[in-house]
Amino acid sequence: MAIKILIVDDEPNQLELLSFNLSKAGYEVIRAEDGQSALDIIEDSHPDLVILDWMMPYLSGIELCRTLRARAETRHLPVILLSARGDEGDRTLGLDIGADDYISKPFSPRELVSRVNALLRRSRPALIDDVLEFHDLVLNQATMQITRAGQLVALGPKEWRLLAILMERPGRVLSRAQLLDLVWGHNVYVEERTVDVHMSRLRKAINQPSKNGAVYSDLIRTVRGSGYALKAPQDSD
Amino acid sequence: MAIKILIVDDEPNQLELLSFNLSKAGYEVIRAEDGQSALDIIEDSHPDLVILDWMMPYLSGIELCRTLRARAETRHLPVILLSARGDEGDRTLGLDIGADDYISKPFSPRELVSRVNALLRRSRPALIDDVLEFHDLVLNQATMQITRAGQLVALGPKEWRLLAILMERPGRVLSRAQLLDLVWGHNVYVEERTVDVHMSRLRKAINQPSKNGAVYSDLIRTVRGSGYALKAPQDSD
DNA sequence: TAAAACTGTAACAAAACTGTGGCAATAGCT
DNA sequence: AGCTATTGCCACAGTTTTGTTACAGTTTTA
Repeated sequence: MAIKILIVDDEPNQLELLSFNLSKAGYEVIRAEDGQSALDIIEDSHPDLVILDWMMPYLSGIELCRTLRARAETRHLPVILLSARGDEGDRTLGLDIGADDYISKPFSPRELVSRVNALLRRSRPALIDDVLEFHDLVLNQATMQITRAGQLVALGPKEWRLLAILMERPGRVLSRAQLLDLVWGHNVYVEERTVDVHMSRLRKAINQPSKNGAVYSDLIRTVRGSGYALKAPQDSD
Repeated sequence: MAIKILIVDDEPNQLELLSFNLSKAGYEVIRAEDGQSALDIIEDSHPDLVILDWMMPYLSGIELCRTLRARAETRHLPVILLSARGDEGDRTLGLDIGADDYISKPFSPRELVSRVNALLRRSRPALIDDVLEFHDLVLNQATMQITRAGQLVALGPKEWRLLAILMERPGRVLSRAQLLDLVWGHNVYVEERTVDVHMSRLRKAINQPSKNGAVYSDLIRTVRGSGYALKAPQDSD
């Protein structure tokens, strides 16, 4: 699945320029010409990153950014602000408002792509990196293999995704509803309890990788009343 | 616990300037004058973020950055590169190598601090976002964990919400009716006295976090005839 | 000073929540 | 088609959490 980037800019030329460069870098580009339609698009297309022009009619980049940060579902959506001037006041304002990065026009295509890559690597490592690591767990997306302490672990597709999603956000608690959304997809109806069942299967799989009698600690934390998470390093049992 | 930032620069003036500004912004600053000692320091001080000068004798910023990225323990350590020139080639090279951000000299103190904040926000959301603090209590909404003086505290869902709501309004007195509304929801009927019981459970949980025999002071204030609040900092018992 | 009003908390039963074996339906592969 | 792995759901058991009540200790009021 290609990485989706939403570009929001009211100026067609600019939109075209950005779009061209990002497509060339292998990203799937979605466009919006104003803040309001950007919100709609975000809601149903779930882009992985948003590039926002600072100045826009109706809903400015800043306001849109604020709006995104205020909503729980988009609070962690990576945002890059674009500005005409390299004005330093603007820049710090943008970052302080919650944008993750800031690029001033004119920008070089290479810088654009580099910044997008850097931001994605940090916020959604699974999208850029081939391997995710957590404790002695290594998930390799290129070879689709998972090892625990070097031992290969076999997982079904759903458990794989479940684990990948948890490893992308180590320690963060995800509700059953969020997991359903992330693992199963937005418009699929399955019981929330089904998440429990898969979590149980996942646990069984990664906690006794086989062969040597070694027993592994449970890396998954159940948060009663809320959901599941990976155990943060300092967690005991 | 303060956020630790390691600054690596071979030029004393520069080091001083950075150090001054970051300290003023409330960060704990550690310094290193060359790449090699930076590695040692990282190993035993575990800084939360590193600011690297591009040009340095022995082990350059780039090489150090590469080294950090190659090691599993430091792979995700946030790194900001500092460069004398605003050369765009440098910039993209830096980002592609795995630095998370790039600042060119001369920089303004505000920009420096904004970028540090932004990077911390996106790399360790727990440190900036989603965290409520009060005295030595830290409530992390992302991982749903609470610590008192660093010790993990276990709470049931109701106690969790109760504490979160109090911590959102430190010192403010909330009536039982208000608490019922905020914690239980608008149209639920439970006895007001039930709040007392949960408050008692909450107190028990956070006032003796266990393990070491340390006894903690009661952070909750009962306001006779009115309700409950967190103790304002200067409150005695 | 006694009565009334409040609050703290142990105890307990009910309710809510989670873990998991088992099963039938599906999907995937040969 | 035949066979196996995966999936989703249910049901039951084991835990944890929750809401009340009762009673004891304090503070305020009359």
